Amino acid sequence: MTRHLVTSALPYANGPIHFGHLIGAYLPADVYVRTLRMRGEEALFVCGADEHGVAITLGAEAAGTPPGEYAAGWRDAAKRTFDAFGIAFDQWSGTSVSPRHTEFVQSFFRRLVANGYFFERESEQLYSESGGRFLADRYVTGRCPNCEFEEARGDECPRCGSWLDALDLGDPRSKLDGSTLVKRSTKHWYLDLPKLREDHLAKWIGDQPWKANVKAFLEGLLKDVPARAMTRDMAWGVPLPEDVAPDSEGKVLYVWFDAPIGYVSITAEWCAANGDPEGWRDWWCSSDTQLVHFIGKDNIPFHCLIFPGMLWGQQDGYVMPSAVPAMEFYNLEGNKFSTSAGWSIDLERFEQQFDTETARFHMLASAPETADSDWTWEGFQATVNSGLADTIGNLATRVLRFSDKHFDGQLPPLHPEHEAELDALLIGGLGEIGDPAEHVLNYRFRKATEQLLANAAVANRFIDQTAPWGLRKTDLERCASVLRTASEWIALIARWMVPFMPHKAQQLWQMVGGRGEVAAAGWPGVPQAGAWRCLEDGPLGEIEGLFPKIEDAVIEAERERLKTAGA
RNA sequence: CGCGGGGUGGAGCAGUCUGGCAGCUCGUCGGGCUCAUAACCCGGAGGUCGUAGGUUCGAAUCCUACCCCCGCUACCA
Repeated sequence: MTRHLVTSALPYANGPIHFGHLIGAYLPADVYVRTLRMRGEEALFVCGADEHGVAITLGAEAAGTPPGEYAAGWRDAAKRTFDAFGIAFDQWSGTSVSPRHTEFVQSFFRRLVANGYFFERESEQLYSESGGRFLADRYVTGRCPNCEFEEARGDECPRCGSWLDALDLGDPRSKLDGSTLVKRSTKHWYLDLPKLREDHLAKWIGDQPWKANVKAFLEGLLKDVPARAMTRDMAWGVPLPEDVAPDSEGKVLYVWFDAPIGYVSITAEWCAANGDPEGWRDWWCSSDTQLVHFIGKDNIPFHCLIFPGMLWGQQDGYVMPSAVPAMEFYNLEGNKFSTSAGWSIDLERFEQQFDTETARFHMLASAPETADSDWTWEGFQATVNSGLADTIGNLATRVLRFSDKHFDGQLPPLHPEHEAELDALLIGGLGEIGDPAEHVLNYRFRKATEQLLANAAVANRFIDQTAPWGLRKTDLERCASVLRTASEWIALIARWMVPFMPHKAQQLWQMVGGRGEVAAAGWPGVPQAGAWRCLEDGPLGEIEGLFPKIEDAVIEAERERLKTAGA
């Protein structure tokens, strides 16, 4: 029996979460997991903050707090945002606090060493005596050896465009404090990617059913992939295990090595919390597992090349990812999200003023699936007003208020002689009805939202054609059958809505008189005539506008705010 | 010759891999309905698919050249 292990890219604990992150790796995963569960499949959804690395250390220093506390602050902030947007991880943690993380990371390292996929090498690197540490290329500046430009970066010269090695820079200086850097020799452990490529990765990537451009990109990368140093000289991180790496005092594993292993340690954390400390193996080392990593496109090399290499190199039965859905970038009104430049949306304010579930729906409807796309305030307004309020919200009120008024607040009864005819009209006679889940499972979230709305639009046509307001005066029984049928369809819509807008779905379910949790009603798929109704007779719930419209003035104010802040 | 993504009715996009009447949502115009969140339903207008050339019976789709826009530097997928 297939089990689904779903991960979202671990957000780096060095800043706030914005819409770009949400639609990039978290919302799609959440919708995917909720869809699987509605269909009765087993799924586990894990995530946590990525908390090691130089940037965290520097951020912590600037903030004057220990790195652990600094990371915890961002970890909690991220979790608040995820909670507000209904991203329901089964387990949320962080790489500096997950109980067995160090153990797992060291174990991965050990096995890779034992299997011959790591080698040691001494090399010179730039050392900051004032800071007491080696500096990564991005923190180094100096004179370009080609064009003499004084402000060349550690990896590239912005003036002449040539690619550089930081060690070739003249007068290398620290970007952090401007001090002069010296060359110092240090030993590092390199992950032997060329060997992994020969032994398995080249063939594996060739066999994947990924998009052509992704494969072309990876094959290009793989062609001359170098061995990569997976260790760093610093104190914050997972230390190398002394038993296989003697003399590694003061060295930790590179954050990019330790982060993806967080998926494993966080899985173990969940298993332990559920009374089965060794249960992680059933998830990670079983051929029944479908491992899916949701990520942003910038993460492709790590999730499609390096981490699979690490997994396979364990030679311990680990599964390989079966899919790596990668979103492109999501911008804000045409420009990158930028907190420092004020080009952003304050999420706390957003949560107070708007509905986070309609925001989920809009992000999914405009998701950067095939190309970069944008959050635009006008687009959000159109989705809410024209898509959700007019199509679904209004459908509910027009049907339910009618029943409420003329059938005493009860769900009107279906008269059996009308069933076949009404089903024939509703299902297939008024437009294509599709299963949104089919698109979700193919990672086509835009299509899924379109299909949901299209399924709802069918009911509006149904009401129009059957005109219950006329039947009320001429044929009350048929009028009841029509309203009951439309109500049943609304219940169906509520069930289809669950993965996208769980609370709104529950609200709609209760409005139409559904009992208990809508999620428990299961996934309806495509309804079949005569076998799709699910409501019991009884009273309707309280009828209210499910999706309040967003006024032009509100949208204008948001755009104005953005303009002012961004200026 | 740095790399990558993109240019399809007013707006936003799908379609390009695998050539075959140019499609969707919004907006707009006209009609219908009156149950409903001034909502719903039906119909219409609007595109030389960035430009030029080529292959082909046939090109948005394949080939060649060129033009334009956006990322690749920053707390930032």
